[in-house]
Formats: sequence, structure tokens, C-alpha cells
Amino acid sequence: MATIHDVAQQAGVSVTTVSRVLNNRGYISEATRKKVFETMDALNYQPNEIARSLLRKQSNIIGLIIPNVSHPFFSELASQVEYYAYENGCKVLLCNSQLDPAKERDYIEMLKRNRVDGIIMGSHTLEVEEYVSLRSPIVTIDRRIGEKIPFISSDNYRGGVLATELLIRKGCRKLAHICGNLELDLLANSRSEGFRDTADKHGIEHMTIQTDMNVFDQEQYARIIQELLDQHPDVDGIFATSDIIAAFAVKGCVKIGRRVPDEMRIIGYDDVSAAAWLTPAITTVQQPIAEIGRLAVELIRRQLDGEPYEVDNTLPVELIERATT
Amino acid sequence: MATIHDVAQQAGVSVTTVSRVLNNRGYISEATRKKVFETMDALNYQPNEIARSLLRKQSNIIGLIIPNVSHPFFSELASQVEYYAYENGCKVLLCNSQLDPAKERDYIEMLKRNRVDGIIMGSHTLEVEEYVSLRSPIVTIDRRIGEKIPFISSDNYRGGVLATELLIRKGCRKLAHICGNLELDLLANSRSEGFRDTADKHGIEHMTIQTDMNVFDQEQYARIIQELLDQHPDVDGIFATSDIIAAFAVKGCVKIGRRVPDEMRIIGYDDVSAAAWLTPAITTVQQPIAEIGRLAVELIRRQLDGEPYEVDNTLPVELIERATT
DNA sequence: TTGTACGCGTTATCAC
DNA sequence: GTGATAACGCGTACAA
Repeated sequence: MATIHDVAQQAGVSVTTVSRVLNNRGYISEATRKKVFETMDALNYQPNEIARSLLRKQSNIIGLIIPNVSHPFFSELASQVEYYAYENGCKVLLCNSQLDPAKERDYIEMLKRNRVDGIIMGSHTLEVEEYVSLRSPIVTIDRRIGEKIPFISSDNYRGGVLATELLIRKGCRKLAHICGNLELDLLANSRSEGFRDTADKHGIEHMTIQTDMNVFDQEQYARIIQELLDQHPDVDGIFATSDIIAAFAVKGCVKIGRRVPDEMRIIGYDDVSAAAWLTPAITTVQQPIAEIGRLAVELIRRQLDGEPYEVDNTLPVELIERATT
Repeated sequence: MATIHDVAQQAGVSVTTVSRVLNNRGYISEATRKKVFETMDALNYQPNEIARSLLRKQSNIIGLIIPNVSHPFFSELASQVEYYAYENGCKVLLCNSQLDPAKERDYIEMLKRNRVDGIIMGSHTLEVEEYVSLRSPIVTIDRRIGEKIPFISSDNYRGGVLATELLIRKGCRKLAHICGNLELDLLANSRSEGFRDTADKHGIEHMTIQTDMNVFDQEQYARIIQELLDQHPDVDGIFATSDIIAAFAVKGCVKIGRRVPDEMRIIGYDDVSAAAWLTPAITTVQQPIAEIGRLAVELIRRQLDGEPYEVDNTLPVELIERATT
């Protein structure tokens, strides 16, 4: 692959001149500029970004660490992050932690060694201390890990309240809430609090079921739903912490002939696109995924540029009523 | 951030020595090795991969260009690619082309400038010539672009045959096939041939509907289905080119009271995980997504290492019968 | 308007 | 066993 020297030699100028036309800096005569451009594409020259990065001490790469892109919520988030990163001239390095602390740690170190501009953390299996040691700009999604480290999350508590109130308003008498593993220190856990508080306030019987820490374990979802329907036949309303789990709840009901929404009302969380095209379409609490992605990239950039930024970025949620309630 | 010089100075040795312990090369006394290691984590030293890459002329980065990760098929593919890349000590750069030729071209050039180890092309909006010019190892998914460039695809023709035969066997009298835009030069187009040939062979009436070139345009899917059901009420079997489109077909039927599978049989393609947890679960032609991802990474590595490799990697498909047939 | 020389952080080569 | 030094490809003072 041709280097800047090759171009310079071929064009009969110095490397400085080539560099100048490349970066459009300083004064150069129209003649040399043209000649340089010509030899550049004659040689099919592509400037070596690695050398540039080394010099500038910036890679223009953003690391995105999430449990797994194959989960609809994270795939949509990744899509948005990529979109806004591209708009800002950045590249996205995709890291699936699988919620494995070793892999997450490994990825963090890899990103540091590669001098990424910043890290968007959507996976949180490590202790807070491990993150603060890294100096590079960081943004967390759905977890607070320090006084000055910006985090983005939807208004989880309010989401829990909205969902629960809807179920109660629709006449549910006994509620179940299926959430992620509460051992993980996530802001999403507030959904459970919102659920509990609201049910208590209305004097409605309720229960909460945690999933394991595995990523997106569909068999587990099916099993949990089945056990719930089996052991608590009087439950007539479910608030699931994701649309996928809600979909499994629907499936479990259909399987045993429980009619949705007449005999069982179900509500999810996230509003991934699947929630809309499922049959029946799932009532859900919408997170503003595009805004989360946009903000994540912006917060990295702001830290990089030394601009002021908000630490607490709690975004509003919206209840989307569809066919399962 | 500390450099190798800082470590050397602090430890009272030369940079060469530090480099040696870092890479475990040559002979070094146990004493110095220990001392170097100590100062390394005292300074929280992380070797600069960018400098390494510059020297080695290898970045250990694989570029993955796909239409959009938010599409379930590509999100699952991306997940697998990341999995196997990680196993091979590689990183994955995520590039969504949005099926926009300008963005795809832009990403290709970016990847070249960043001297990636190889490119996995899952988006194909450009002419063949534009790909062959890049020297770096490349693997295409679902498109053949040259005699020596390896491609991976499922056995699309056979998938089309299997799906169509099933519909016919189940008693369908008039079939509709919804495929992607046939302007795109994709091997997936063979599914349509398999469909047509099989229907012809059995003397079954059939029609084919193309979608636009937009990525994952859900409103379009809904519209196409509605028009189909509206204008061709006698169609009683649909072969969709993706599970998502199949899901929209189910939704459209439910909406107008057409019972699935009694009055309308529907079959998708891919077998993304959603196909299993949808209600009803979707009958589909399974692509071996994990194997595609594994192979893609391996083919990059083989080209890099100068090992022999297969050009035609057509993988077997499997018909998965579920509730929509 | 253009060229020379140095440094970015590493590793490989050769010398001691 | 260990240390100087020259690359890798580029950008930028500084000089001309």
C-alpha cells in the first residue's frame, strides 16, 4: 500500500506538501495541489489512519460494551450509536460482554490499549472501582458509577409506576413483575420499586420474579412464565422488564388458553420495534432509544472537547398502549 | 497515559527490556522481569496498540459492513462475528451501510485507511469493481463478486424449494412470495427462483412481490401485506424472504380475521430467534447463522495467513416447522 | 510557497 | 542478559 512518501516522490514534491494538500492546511499553489491529487489516486493512496492516530493521540473510535447485540434493545441501541458516531466522524468498536466479568474487563483493557476516544458502557458486571481507574471519557447506560461520570437512563421508576397503574386501572387484581437480576447494580431496578410502591399504594397483591444473570436466555424466560402461570393462576397482570419477556408471557398464556388481554394483561418495557409487529402487539413503556444513542455519543464528545455536560441524563418514558392490555 | 519509556526509566532499565518482558521474548533475568512488571502496574501502564499496529502493519480489526444491526438477522450475525473475532484476538468495527451506496463506499475507504485485517461484507449496493480494488482480505455474505473472493451463503435455492414444497404439501392452491429488491445482486435471489420453479413444477399458481431497497422498512411491509390480502384474497400461502416479513404477514391476516394456518399458511426465512418466540411461532427456513459468523472470521484469517480456503461456501438450510403452516 | 527534521510509542536488529 | 538505534507513516515547527 502506497505511503505519503511514494506520493511525494511520484509527484516530485516533499511529503510536507502532500500532507498539506491532504489536510488542506497552509498555502499551496493550485498546480501542485492538482498534481498531488492526481498522483494520489493514480497510486490509489489512502492515508494511514493508524499513523495519524499515533500522532494525534486520538483514534476516533468509540467502544460500545453491551451484554449482547443480538438482544433487540441493544441492537437498536447499537444502531443508533453507530448512526451518531458516523455523523461525528467516529467509528464504533462492538463489544459483547455476555455479562461475563472477565470478558468485560478484557474488553475495557483492550479499548484502553487501543486509545479509544471514549467508552459507552451498557454492561455492568464489574465493581465501580474498575471503571473509575480508566481515564478515558466514559458514559454509562443505566448505571451510576461516580459523581462526575455521566449516565443515561430512562425514567425507570416512573416507567414502573405507569405500567403498574395501567394494569390496576384495567382491573387487575393480582400482579406479577418479572425483572432482571437485582444483584446487578442497575438503574433499571427502580422499575421494580415503582411497581412495588404503586401496587402497595393501591392495596393490590403483587409478586416479583427475578431472572438469572444470563444474557437473553430464552428457555429461562419460557420456564419462568410457565411456572408463574402454573403456581399462581390468580395472577391477572404481568409487568415484564423487557418486551421480549412480555412476548414470552403472551406465548405462555396462549399455550394454556389464557386469553390476552381479557384474562391476562401484559405490559413490557423498551418498545423495541418487535413490540409493534408482534401479534398481539405489546403494550409497553417506551425508552427513547435514538435519544439515548445520540446523547451517549455527544457526552463522549463533550468530555473529549472539555465542554460542560450533564451528569444525570434521565430521559422521559412514555406508555404505549397496544393489544396486550 | 504512561509509555514504555516511563516504565523503563522508572524501573531503571531500557525500553528494550520492557518490550522484552511485555512480549515474553528473549532472555531476561527473573529479577528484572519482576521489577518491570511491578512498575508496569504501579504506573497503570497499557501498551499502545496503535503504535504496535503501525509497526506490524496489522490492526487486528475486522470491519463488518451490514445494512443495519437493528435487523434481527444482522444483529445475530454481528453477535456471532464478534464472538469468533474475540476468540481470535480480533476486534469488530461495526458499520451500518443503511443500503446507502455513499455510506457503504465511505465505510470501505475508512476501513482501508485504518488498515483493517479484513472486511466482512454483508451489504451490497456497489458494483463489483469497487470491491476488487481493495487488496485487503474480504469475505462476502450472500453475494459472489469474484473468482477468488470467498463468499458465504445459505443454500438459497434449496431453501426456496423446501419452503414452497411445504406450502404445496399442506394444500395451498395459490402462492405469493415476498422477496427483497431483485435489483440488488444477491444470492438470496435464488430463493425466488426456487419458489418459482417449484410452484411451476407442481402447476401451482403463484406471484412474486418485491420490496423496495429501503432497510427494514416496517411500514412498507405492513402495506405490502395489506395490499396482497386485499387484491388477492385467493392467495392461501405466503413464502416470505425473512421471518420479520412473515411476522407482518401473520399480523395482517389476524387483522382481517384470516386464520393462520387454517386459511393462510406462512413461512419465513432465516430462523432468527424471534421466529421461535413469536405467537404463533413461525415456520421458517433456517440459516446457520453461527456457522456463517464463524466461517466469515476464519476466511479472513486464512487469507491473512496465506492458507488455502474455499471460495464457495454454500451452507445447508433446514426447514423448521412451527405453527404458521 | 515549499522542504527538512523531529517526534508519536513500539518492536526488531545488532552490538556489548 | 541487556542496551542503543533505526524503522513504521504521518503532521508540524522551523527554516529557506
